[in-house]
Amino acid sequence: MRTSNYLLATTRETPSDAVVVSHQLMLKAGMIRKLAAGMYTWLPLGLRVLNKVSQIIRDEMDKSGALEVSMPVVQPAELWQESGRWDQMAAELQRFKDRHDRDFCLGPTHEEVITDLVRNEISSYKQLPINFYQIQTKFRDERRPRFGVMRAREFLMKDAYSFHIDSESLQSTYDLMFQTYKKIFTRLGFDFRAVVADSGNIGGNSSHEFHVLADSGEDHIVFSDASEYAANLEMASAINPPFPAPKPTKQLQKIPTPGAQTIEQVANLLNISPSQSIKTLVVRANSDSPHSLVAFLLRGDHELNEIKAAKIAGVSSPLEFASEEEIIEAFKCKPGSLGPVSTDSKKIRLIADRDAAVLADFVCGANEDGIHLTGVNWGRDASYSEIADIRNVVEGDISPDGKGKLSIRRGIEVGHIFQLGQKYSKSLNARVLDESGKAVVMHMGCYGIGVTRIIAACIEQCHDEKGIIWPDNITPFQVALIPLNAHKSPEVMTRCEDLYNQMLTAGIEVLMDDRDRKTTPGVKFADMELIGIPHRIVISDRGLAQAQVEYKHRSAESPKMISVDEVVSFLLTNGVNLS
RNA sequence: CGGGGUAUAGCGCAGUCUGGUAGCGCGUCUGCUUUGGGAGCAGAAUGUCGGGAGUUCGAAUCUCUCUACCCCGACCA
Repeated sequence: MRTSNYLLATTRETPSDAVVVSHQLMLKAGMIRKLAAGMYTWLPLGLRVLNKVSQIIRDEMDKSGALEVSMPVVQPAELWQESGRWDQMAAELQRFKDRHDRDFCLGPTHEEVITDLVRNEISSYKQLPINFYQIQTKFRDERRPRFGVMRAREFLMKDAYSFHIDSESLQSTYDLMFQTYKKIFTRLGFDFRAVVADSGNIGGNSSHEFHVLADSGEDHIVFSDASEYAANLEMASAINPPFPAPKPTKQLQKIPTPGAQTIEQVANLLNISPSQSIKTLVVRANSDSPHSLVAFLLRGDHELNEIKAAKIAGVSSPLEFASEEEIIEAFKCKPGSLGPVSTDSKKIRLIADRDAAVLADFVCGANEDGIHLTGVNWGRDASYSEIADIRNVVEGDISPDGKGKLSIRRGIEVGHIFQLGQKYSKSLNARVLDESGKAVVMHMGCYGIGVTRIIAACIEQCHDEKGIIWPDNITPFQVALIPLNAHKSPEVMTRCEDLYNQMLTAGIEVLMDDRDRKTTPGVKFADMELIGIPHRIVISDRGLAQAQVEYKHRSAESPKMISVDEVVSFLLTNGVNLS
């Protein structure tokens, strides 16, 4: 490709609405342009990368035996009503009507459509297992799109759905997909981790997420420093501390704490560590629970894990915090002075975190405005009805497998695999005949990869102050070919055209900067560095005098000279991939 | 959904307080010069000042309203 025939839409200034580096560089390099919040046009340069990433994924999926299909973006409401998700899903599901006033939605995912297809096409256990995938546009009306294509509303996703006669077969395809994902992310050059995950509102049992490690990631992932344990923070269990609580040494005391509402304020006022206090967080119970409210008791320095909490039977799910009015009605005081002492246990269910349950001589609210209690002890002064693991783990906690300590890092979720079990096949009645001729409900797995997000994640991992540094596998072009002073030197131009043709013949993707004489060398270098082309060849009179050209890798400190005759063979032995 | 902010040329911004001819840098176009790190000189084009309504002799500027976009929060005891 010649720059004179291409759209090199680089900008010098950083667009003001981009805050993360991948978003900034994708805009500056001319890969994408925003159309509306969370919706982007892919320019030629960006699309080349997108297509390469897609091709790697397609290649590995094909190797795994999965079959590619393509399902509609627009989906009829009936299917979603049948699965129950038309009502379950919130505003993320973009709904609309056609001219006949029939309800439709834009597909945020395709479980319903694929299950509908399979229940019509597959009728015998002999056709199983089978795994279908597509690489296709999804639309989710995110509450807050941000970071460019990292969290967009319209995005490209690879989604796969497998169907099985039983859970053993599902497990085996799940394992195969796990390995396939590892291959894909390795080929993409990622520093990634597979972690145990929550299956969220997709539903189902076992689930793993694949995260690219990056400080700009929105997720927190937890590892052990001494074992294979890795989990999403949402899922990481806190280990059971030694039980029971130490013996009381202090007497219960009432202390006025006017104006002190938060744990931090109370701890400062009383000159104690927040870890010596208990905070009380009040949420709604679900409608069929005998209680109206549930109070969670946590050590002052710990955070409630909403995913764990919402999984407890009888608790609202997703978690709904109680309003101030509800709290005042139940506790007879405002939030800020709540505690587990003389609480109405008929109305309020008290659930203590494991670590809160082993505190002694602690501080908590007195259920009177502006008053806290010190020297509080379980049994003697206060009580809970049950103990559960409801907190987020923190850096330095013992790993749940007992091996090593946990550390927490940020990750970008680029893949997620689930064992759905029979959730959708049951609601959509997808059955096959088994060996005995009996109709049985199929088991399902689903496997997603955020294709557009992968590109942002890659840039987060591979860039410097000058721009992007593409890995050879997904770079839009392999080689940048830059002639210097070409308008004055017929020799440079001839050699350059010759090398350009040699590279094309060899199957190397080359971008030759043949922009006119007004474009100075600095501009050409800066553009090629910004868009991140990994290999650069510069042709000048200076080098040609020795029958040499200059080669520099994008991430190398300094260039080196190579013979004009050996350019193509040099490139092919130094990482350049053939298209 | 709650809070905050922004909207002026392709991009980045000033001008708004205190109403009076629409500005700057980069980019774009033309000509000449220049060519190993975002060139120099000379000239040129480009605006519904986000939309609507109002106040005023006069509105980018003041008032009301709508919209779009961005950021923060959604852990509060």
